Amino acid sequence: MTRLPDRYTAHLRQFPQLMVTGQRLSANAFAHEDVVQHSRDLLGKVIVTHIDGQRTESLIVETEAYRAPDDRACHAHLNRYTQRTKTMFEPGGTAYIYLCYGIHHLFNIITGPAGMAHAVLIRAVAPIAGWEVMQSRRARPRVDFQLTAGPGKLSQAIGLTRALNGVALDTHPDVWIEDRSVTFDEIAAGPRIGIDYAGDYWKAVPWRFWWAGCPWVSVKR
DNA sequence: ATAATGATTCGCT
DNA sequence: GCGAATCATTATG
Repeated sequence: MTRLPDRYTAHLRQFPQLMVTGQRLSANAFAHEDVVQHSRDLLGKVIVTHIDGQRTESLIVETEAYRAPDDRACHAHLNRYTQRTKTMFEPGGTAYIYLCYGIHHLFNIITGPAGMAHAVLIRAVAPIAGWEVMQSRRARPRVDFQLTAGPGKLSQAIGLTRALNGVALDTHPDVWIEDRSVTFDEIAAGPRIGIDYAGDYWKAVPWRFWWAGCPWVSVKR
């Protein structure tokens, strides 16, 4: 097992506890009513996957909140219930994974009580373990900060596809979220990305959150 | 049954 | 900065 070059792990050095197994989040950890707060709270949590016999661990560094039923950018706007969005009405802790542009799998965590279709989109992670697997799945020529900086990129890197849409993150054997007691000094906020269709108001709401200064986030500034 | 489109990414100019 | 890739989902007839 080779190590990532130092410049790609420098930001994690302040969190030695990341190298120790943490506490898996249980169902009640996803039950808060406020999805915007939840979106901030998920920063610093760790995604663990066991896909095709390969383990990955990655630190959540960027998220976006999508709130039902009023948010026009949310797939479940006005509680729209379809074959795709029905996953969003499952209890908090459910994985909502859908195909975007026919190419990219986007990973969301459903939050709140069953019937409340709130989602937190995971937009960027920093690799902790298994970066060789991520590199291989991404088929990128060289390691750089683009490896997992983007919702489609990270899902591909850690092996998440629609095959896992609807699974419960608190009980599933192959994918879960851990708390390793990481909190960030400074969290930045700004408008969400790629939702021009949602109208001026919802386009401007600052519901995208990221670890300020982190080199692994998807969009600059 | 048909048509439009997207919570993106990549490569090229 | 621009446009193509690529297909499940959704609305509409």
